Amino acid sequence: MKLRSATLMDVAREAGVSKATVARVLSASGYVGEETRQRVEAAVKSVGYRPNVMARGLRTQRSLTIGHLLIEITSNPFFAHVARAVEREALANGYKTFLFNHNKNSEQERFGVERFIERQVDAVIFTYPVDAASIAMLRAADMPVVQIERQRTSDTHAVLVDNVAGIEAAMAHLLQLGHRRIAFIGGDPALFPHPGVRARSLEEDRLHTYLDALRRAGIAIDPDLVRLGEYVRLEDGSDVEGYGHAKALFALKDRPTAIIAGCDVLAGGILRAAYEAHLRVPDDLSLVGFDDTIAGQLTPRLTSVAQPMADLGLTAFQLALASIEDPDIAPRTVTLAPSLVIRDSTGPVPVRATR
Amino acid sequence: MKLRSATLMDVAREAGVSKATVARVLSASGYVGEETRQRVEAAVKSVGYRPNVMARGLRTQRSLTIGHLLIEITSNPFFAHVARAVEREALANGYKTFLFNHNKNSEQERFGVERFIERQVDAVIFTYPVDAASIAMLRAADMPVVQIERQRTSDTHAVLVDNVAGIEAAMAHLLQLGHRRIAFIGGDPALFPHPGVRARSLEEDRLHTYLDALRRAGIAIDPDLVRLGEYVRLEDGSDVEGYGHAKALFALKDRPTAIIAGCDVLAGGILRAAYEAHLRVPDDLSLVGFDDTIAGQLTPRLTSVAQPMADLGLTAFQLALASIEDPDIAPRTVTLAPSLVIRDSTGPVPVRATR
DNA sequence: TAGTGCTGTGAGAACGATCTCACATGGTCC
DNA sequence: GGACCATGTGAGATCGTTCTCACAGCACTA
Repeated sequence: MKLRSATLMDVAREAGVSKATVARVLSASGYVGEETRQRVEAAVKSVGYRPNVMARGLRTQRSLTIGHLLIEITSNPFFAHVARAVEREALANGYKTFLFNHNKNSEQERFGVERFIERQVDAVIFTYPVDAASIAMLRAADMPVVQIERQRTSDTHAVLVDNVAGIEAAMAHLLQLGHRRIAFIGGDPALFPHPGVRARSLEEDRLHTYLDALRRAGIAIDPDLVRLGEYVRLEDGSDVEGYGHAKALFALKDRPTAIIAGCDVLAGGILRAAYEAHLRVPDDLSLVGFDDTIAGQLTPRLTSVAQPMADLGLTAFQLALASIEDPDIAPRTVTLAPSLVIRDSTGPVPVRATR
Repeated sequence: MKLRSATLMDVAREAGVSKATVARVLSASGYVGEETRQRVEAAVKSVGYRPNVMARGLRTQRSLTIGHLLIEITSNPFFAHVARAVEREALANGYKTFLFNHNKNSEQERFGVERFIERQVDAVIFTYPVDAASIAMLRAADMPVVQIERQRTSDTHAVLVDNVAGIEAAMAHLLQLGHRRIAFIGGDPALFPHPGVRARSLEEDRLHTYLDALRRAGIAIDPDLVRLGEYVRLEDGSDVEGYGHAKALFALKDRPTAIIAGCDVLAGGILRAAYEAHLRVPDDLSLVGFDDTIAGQLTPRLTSVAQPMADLGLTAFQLALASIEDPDIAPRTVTLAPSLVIRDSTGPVPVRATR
């Protein structure tokens, strides 16, 4: 026997007016006499009225909820931070977010999209999408879609990070410290779906920026120093991938003096490999992370390319909201700048470095 | 001009039957002729019908949503894992979860509870509550409440972890390795609200188990080795707290040979302090973490008391569901067992150890 | 005086489901 | 042959909002 909480009708009865008048007071629209307004406001307080969002949603066709589909919130603090930023901005605008983890699996993604449609979310944010079909499905239901860190398709918004600038800053930092044997551990573009788009992916941006920087510095490219992988690992964690790649790098007869890692979690695995190989960081090896999530918690604290996670989430929600309010708005791409945070894991190239 | 997606009525028209018949087919209840059933099923497919959860919820007074109120999902992977476990079990039962972060702030908690009530969630799970008033508010609205890791009040469920067993296992492990100067860094019971309950808190359980173990081993208790703090730090991260406590411990003239840390993140800070103090782990210092979240990602990989995070979430949801289905069910307390995972951060007491 | 506009209010129709009731059939039992 | 039950279907109320429309009073204008 669930107690029914107070409804609009209860307020109306209490105040001796009609539902319509109460609605007008609550939405602050239309004409309401001053004395009536006060009576209604008193009644709202006295019966403890709280609007029923489901009923409102049924009528207005707005759930005041947005869906956020991401890879897996437990796999990398990056996702948790972005999700939190979206949520924060959503709350500030009267919205709630529904999270869904797709684990890079297109069936799970599809399943999530269906849950979102059922629950009539007003827009969907992806960090990141797997399959163009799920975006198409949402667009067919006329839902605004915002992609974080993925190039947009013709009718979705996108919030990007300037990965070129990020890697350039990292490379400039290392080159300036005298490093020439710089390894790059990143994501394999082939393993990352960029649904429905032929533009350069973030993985390609990062890789090419690394290669260009070497070229400009007159350093020959050594394919042994370029390691590409999954990098958002679900079964065993990205650190395992970093560990494996680092082991291989340290086994080279001319091992790198510096490494740029695709994310901080991955860098954590590199630190473990360095420890086991008795390489001191930064004395024997410099290490730059990416994301700036756990960089400050590792030992030594990591120099890392900081992603503007808070802005990423905020902007994504703002774009979603703009499209909710005006569905015909033109698709937009917003690019945000990363910044290099220098800590204790990078230092001058060791003098005794080979070559 | 938002496209209306197909409704029950559309299906009924398409199949040439009434809404009631379609409803019967979909809910598989009541009598429906075989031929009619097939016509309806075909119509459902052909119009692409998807039930509208808001409309259903309005009628049934069930939102098929539960609220999960936690401290802050970005502050410790523990929260993300528990939230994920709740979500997984919820999904398996046709539910979705709404997350809310209260940041240990009772106003924010209250705000979250109000959002939950507005959206008519069917139950609320706390990891952890701050204020007894918000629980009372939910109970007044007849919502089932489940508390994770907090003693239950008279009309809520609780899922606990046997912290006594956890600390006992850690202590037994260290004592067996020959350690006698064992420090304890944990949460200060005074800083942790256990709303409306006078029973021993998890912080007290851990502390007293540590003290008892020492006593039983005939080791005098040294207050210098007991450090209590906030331990879920929001501004600067729990690792900072671990770092500070560890610095102080290392400055003692008779420093500990082993430390038990209240959580893995905190242990990360201890590792940094050890590194700076040129103490090798585990050669000079043994370290045991708690939670087993990032333990495997740190260097060296941490011995840690693993919390059954998946079970915690699963059980919490099951209790919530039981109360949703039968509101008059008796409140239950379920206690789950932790387990000690031994890795590379614990070793024999150093022979040159003082005293 | 009739028309026009502003202010203030209420009746009642949506929104899309669920669910109670009523009402057909046709067969079985006494 | 009437009572009873199992089967199959539809009409329409209901959940708690929002929102359109109608209308009443009053002041002002032409």
